[in-house]
Amino acid sequence: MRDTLSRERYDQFALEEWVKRYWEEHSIYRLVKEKSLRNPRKLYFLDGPPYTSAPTIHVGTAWNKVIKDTLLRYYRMMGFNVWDKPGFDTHGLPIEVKIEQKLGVKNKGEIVEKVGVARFVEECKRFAEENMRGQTEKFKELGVFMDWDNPYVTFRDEYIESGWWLIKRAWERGLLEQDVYVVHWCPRCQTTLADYEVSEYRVLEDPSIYVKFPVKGREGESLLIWTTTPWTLPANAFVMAHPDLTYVRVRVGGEVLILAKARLEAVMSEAGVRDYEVLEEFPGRELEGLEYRHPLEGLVDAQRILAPYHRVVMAPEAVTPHEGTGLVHSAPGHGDVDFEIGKRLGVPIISLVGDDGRMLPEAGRYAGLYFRGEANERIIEDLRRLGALFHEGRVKHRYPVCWRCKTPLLLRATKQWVIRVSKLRDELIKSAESVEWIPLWAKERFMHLLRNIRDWVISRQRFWGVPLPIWVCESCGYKVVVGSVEELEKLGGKRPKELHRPWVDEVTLRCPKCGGVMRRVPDVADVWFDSGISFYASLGYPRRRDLWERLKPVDYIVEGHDQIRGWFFSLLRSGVIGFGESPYRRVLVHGFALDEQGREMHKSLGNYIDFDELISRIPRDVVRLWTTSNTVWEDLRFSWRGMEMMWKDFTVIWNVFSFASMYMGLDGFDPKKHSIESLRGILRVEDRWVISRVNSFLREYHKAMSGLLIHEAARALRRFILEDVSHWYLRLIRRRVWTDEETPDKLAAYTTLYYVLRRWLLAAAPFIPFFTEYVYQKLFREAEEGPESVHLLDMPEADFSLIDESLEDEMERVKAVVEAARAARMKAGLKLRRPVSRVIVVTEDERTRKAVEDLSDIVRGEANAREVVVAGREFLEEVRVYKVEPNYREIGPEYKRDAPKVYRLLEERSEEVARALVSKGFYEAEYEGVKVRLEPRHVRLHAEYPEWLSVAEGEGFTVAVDTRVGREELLEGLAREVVRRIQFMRKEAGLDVTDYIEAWISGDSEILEAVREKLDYVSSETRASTIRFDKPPATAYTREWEVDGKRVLIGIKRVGATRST
RNA sequence: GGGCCCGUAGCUCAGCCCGGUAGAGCGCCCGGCUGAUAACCGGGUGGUCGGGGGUUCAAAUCCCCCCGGGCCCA
Repeated sequence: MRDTLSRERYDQFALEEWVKRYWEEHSIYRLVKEKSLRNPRKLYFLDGPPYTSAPTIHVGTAWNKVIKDTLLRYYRMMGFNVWDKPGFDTHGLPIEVKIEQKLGVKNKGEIVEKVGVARFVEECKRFAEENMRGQTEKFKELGVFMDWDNPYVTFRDEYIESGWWLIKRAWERGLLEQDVYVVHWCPRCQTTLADYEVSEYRVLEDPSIYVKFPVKGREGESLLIWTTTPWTLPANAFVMAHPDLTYVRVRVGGEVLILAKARLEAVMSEAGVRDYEVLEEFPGRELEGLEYRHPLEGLVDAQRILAPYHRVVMAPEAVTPHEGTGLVHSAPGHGDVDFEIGKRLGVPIISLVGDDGRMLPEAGRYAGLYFRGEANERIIEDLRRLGALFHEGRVKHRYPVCWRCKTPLLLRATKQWVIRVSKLRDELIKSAESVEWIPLWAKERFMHLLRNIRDWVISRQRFWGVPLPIWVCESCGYKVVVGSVEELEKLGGKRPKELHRPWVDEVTLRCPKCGGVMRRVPDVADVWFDSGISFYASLGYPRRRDLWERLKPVDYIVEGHDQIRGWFFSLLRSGVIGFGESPYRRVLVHGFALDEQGREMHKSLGNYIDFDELISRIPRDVVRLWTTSNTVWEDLRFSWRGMEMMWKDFTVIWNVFSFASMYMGLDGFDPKKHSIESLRGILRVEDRWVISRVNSFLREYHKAMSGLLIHEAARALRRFILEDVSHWYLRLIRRRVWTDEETPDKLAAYTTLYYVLRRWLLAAAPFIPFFTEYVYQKLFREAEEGPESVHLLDMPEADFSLIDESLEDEMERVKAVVEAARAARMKAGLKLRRPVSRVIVVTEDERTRKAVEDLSDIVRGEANAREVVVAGREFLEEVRVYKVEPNYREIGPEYKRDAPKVYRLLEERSEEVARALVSKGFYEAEYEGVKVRLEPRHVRLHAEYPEWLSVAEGEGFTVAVDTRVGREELLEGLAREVVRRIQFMRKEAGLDVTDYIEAWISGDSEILEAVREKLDYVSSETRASTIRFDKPPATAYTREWEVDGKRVLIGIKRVGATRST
């Protein structure tokens, strides 16, 4: 091997640029893809398509794709034929709105009249396409290896056609119907809004009125209802009550009111009524069926139809004891719960508000009035006049407004196309049961949604979406749902320029029933429809069936927890409608990317992290490893500092490879000639240990990855390379690789290191593809004549036969012992450079004893001790001395003026007292005429060790360091001091590690003696071919030093290198 | 208003499922090392485990309520 890394200044940014260019120039993605295609085992991954409303991506989207990419890379290296087609979600109202803004139009009418639908749709498409390109660039920046040349795009004709197929399936299964539905409506934009679009609320002031509905057949008795939407009163059909709440009949003045007991006090106080009398308490269920008369009956035409339904019904889901009167006025045409219940009861669903927010003619006296304001005022006025108003107030509350024009919305019954998924409830639940969720709680959340599933309103009165393939006969009303373009042509339609509006609207069919003209309904599909069909539509099904048949089901999907209600749900819904089963097998749910304060990241909040800024400040691999280290299902708190710290880790990881590069390069190590098998006999214990560790690391890594727990794998990667390799193994082998000779021992270290680093590098490749590629190219590829990219290699499996659990356990124990030994040295002020004669490990634990004995070389080396011995507890008992200190709070009050004598006693007989307290539990004596009896409470007892012993505690053991310095230790220490200084000078003089030197040394005699005595050691450490005990010549690089107060003059001079480079 | 998730050292988080002396990394302070050195090693500092109640011999961990943040719904 050649040293390709150690002379290079590590620059992760430059490295990534280099790799990016390398990938492009050598078409690495294509090679990776081709290799994957040859693999026998399929893996169908389905990309959740990001919405193309912007040309850049959110940090959360970046995290999402990094998780996906990491898993895809892993599975490719594991030998799967991986399906990695990315997708883009391109239809829908958010894009329409952007285009409206761009074109300066305000509503649907203007789109049709001023712009024209054709141009509008073209603009939407161009916009989506541009954003798609922009987002693709960002994903590529992150190193995401997906099939970017062949994404699936929801606006393409083939995709739309696949969508038609499902709508036809729903029709064939009797699930697709047109029905009256209550939807959110913007009266200014004159369109329905999807549930997910109802996201903006304003605090608005509204009337808060209490209205009396007279009970039929009970003179002077009324139900008391409360509402903040008087405009819905003309459409009132019934009143809802809670069967388990307690209600009361109350006398107020000359009349009787019925309301919930829990609300009585609040309502009366709001109305300013002090005198009232509770006549009776009874459960709400007794109200069931009670009929009433609507106060506006005579004024509203529609009430003629509704009057027969005026009675109290039980609706626990709609009634709360925290608000109102416990009796809720219900207008099924203007409320969703009202609607559901109304339908159940067979009540006609009547909405009295038109597209423009004005009351319809059927609202009689109120016809033409705007629902909020005008209508409200007139209705309140009439109620007051009719004596039906119990109290009138105002209320400020959150009210939904249109997210585009901020106009208050209303709920309104309209005719919509729905898919009756509620009929599929049991089938959905059953299909979802078999899906594996990570984490598990997401499944519970999902099942909860399924149990409460409601029908799906798919129609939208918009332009940019999948047109509903429903044609209706103008003459006889016969309906045809078209499943494909081919079918369209068979029915006499002409293939339109494209399947979007307005072109598809021009296609007319001949009615097979009456021969009349059939026209398409003008609606498009809810945008959730699009992504929900991606599992088969992205494969071209049903025009081509083989792909889906071969790949199904989707092996796993990965999205944020907002998609539990979103994409995960819409996929399942489409899967069950179309195929009767869940389209996916496993779901990995990740968290949300939040800002540094844990708040949502939003442009409007000013805490939005721009993707380009992120990538320019933090290298991609760092972003990747940092994000993937976050517990995947938990929210990710963005942190510049966190990433900078992760970045520092990269420096250390680089240093590890740089270290390997330097020494293996120096010695021209050839990994092809050696293997850990061939060197089995000469591996040292630390080699066997790190080989075991890399394999147990891999076992952990694979377990995590196969369970999609990528954060566990990411953390294990970091821990292993930093803690086991960098902090420990490299320390242990340093001396072994410094030597010049081609020793088998050095070879064993290189072979081991190569084996370990290579395994780690491959495991890290899915996470940090740039770094690993670079290191592979520079350090590994040539040496092992490997393929064009690290990403073309196979992922190593854990080799269980090389895992030695007990050795790993012993090493852990030894690490702790070494740590304690160092702490003990520190306490004694002993530099690590100074050798000590003896380290005594005191333990009763058999495994610790065995560990220290088995690995005594390591303990000796790391603690810098000439000898390491294990001893039992008795060792400490022998040398330990107990001392006591007076506890003044106890002795003072007890002995009062004699107390000072006791203190003196304790000082003089400290050990004697301590021994007595330890053995007998008390001490008795007469001292200076005072009878003293001491118990443990009187003193603080502590152990002391002789000065020559420094002690530190570990878990289950104690380490004692013999700090007495003998002649041998002294000389060795001095020799080391000299070595250190010569090394320092070598560096100052700019010498290469391989250079040999001549050295001169003169000065203090003790130092000279030490060097003389340890001549071999000093000369080999410093690569000095000769050492002269003389003043250095003028040509030498010379410096004067002080070592422990002794002066020496050292000179060095380069004589040449021998080790190959 | 409902469902689910999160709240542990100055920071980022592990530990919680399955109760038994509160942990890691980073930071900060002190010391060491100097042939990976924009590294490395040792010591120290630092916690009402969001708050309150309950179960238990024992609660960060199990149960209930509340507070703060997040997602989804109403």
